[in-house]
Amino acid sequence: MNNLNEFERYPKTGRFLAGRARSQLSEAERSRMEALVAETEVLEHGHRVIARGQTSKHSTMLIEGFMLRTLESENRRHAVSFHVPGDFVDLHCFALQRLDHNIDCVGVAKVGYVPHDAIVQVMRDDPELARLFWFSTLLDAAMHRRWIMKLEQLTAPCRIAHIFAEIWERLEMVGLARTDGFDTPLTQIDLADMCGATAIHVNRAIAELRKTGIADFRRGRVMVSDRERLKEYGDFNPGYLYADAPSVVDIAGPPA
Amino acid sequence: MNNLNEFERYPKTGRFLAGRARSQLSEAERSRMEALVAETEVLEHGHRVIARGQTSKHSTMLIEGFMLRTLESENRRHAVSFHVPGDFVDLHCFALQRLDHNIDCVGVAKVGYVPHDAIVQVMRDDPELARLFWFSTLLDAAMHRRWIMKLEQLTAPCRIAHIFAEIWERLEMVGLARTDGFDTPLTQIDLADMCGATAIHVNRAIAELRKTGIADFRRGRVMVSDRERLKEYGDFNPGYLYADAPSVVDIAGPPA
DNA sequence: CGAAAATTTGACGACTCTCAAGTCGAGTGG
DNA sequence: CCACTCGACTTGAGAGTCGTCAAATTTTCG
Repeated sequence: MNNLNEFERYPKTGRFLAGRARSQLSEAERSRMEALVAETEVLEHGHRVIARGQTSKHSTMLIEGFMLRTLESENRRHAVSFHVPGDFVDLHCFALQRLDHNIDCVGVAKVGYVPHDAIVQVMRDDPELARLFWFSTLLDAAMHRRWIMKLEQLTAPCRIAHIFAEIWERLEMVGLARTDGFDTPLTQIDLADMCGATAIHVNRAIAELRKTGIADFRRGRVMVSDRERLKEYGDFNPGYLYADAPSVVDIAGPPA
Repeated sequence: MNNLNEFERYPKTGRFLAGRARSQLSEAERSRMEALVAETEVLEHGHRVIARGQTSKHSTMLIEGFMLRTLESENRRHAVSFHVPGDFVDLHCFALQRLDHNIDCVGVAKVGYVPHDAIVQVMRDDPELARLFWFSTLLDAAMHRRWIMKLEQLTAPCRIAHIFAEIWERLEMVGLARTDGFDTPLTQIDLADMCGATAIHVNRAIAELRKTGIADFRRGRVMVSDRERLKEYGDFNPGYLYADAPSVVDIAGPPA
């Protein structure tokens, strides 16, 4: 899986489903996919790609950067999931028409837009590609489910470890991780929104991870010396990410 | 919207997306949908419709009864969502191939099976119906998102109120609610699995709802005297259920 | 009627929130 | 180059929610 090459050949969509069902796409389909992106744009930090209740005539491919899917309650922002390059972040807007949540940039992001008319065409004449589009929207649901479970099961430090492990895994699938960790534009406040805790408590949780040597988080740079230990601490089992090559853990049984 | 009539004409699929996008289906599509169900079956309480990691050649329409979508951790069962009649409970299995979670009956359930081959045919020659299938799987994701938010935002009594309000709303959409509440096969233990609390704490939360007169739950029967008060207490805004007729609240703005 | 499951109650401790300060780091203007 | 400012990060104390352990009571059903 040479991500670099793939991303050179398909600079706008080369990371779409990389490490997952992308291997099922023929070269013709990859080209077609790349051609779907009508135009690209660079968005600034904090830009709201789509707001709750809004309809849209196109969907957005995240090419570079980081985004959060958010809901707002009276006094707080809740991040229900995050997105990395290669994610078709609001493809579900095509089927849902209006969205029940917002999608916000964290840091600068580069995106490409795919007109919904073009997706209709794909549904008409390439059921296989259409099925993969469908698949990609269901990955979000699987991540939501896992997160519901982790919210109920884990304390704050373990939740953070789980989030770190997931970001790392997903960045790795699209060729954007380091061997000793990864970089994100996330602040501790963003992490608080992601794990349903206050920023103060998240700060203490991060301090705990630092103290125990499980992970170090400073200004968006996550450093991990023992990846297995991080995974174990966060009870992270990647099966729900539907990667192509199941890890050893998964081969033993169904995805955990 | 005469659910009764619809359910007489389409006894197996008449509740599919009732109150939501069902209105977009032509009579021909409703007939076709009904014909997709190859065979029906009655399942006993506790039956596992599909287990984590399993693949399947068909998907399951819930015709009568109640189901939970569950994940299991070391010592606990987590119910990440529930299903009422008319839900195509494991349609996403078609696009995902293997599932990341289980689907379990609560009480006796009647189901119908739709072969995946038949769904492939629908994708080929009825993109509109296919799009509604896609839509129906995304409703689950929207409910997951809302639940993540509520887990982070609400205390146990409020979570229970939210769950009650959602079950009531969804049963109503398929014509199965009473005017003063609804009936379910759920136990307090199931509710605990659904709201991420222990059965003991759920019991105290229910006692609280009973004491304040917001809701009374006894042996699966939920009685509510003031529905608006229940909704307010559980901070329930139904926009995320994508009902056809937005409530007054929703008209003012995007779905809450 | 008896057994199993579901529900209820009480005491204590752990996790997390709120309120209140205080420190550190990057970018700006003098 | 330095003072300033704003946001992000850090620390401490007290209160509330919820989990655990232990046990009693009620309901269901064979």
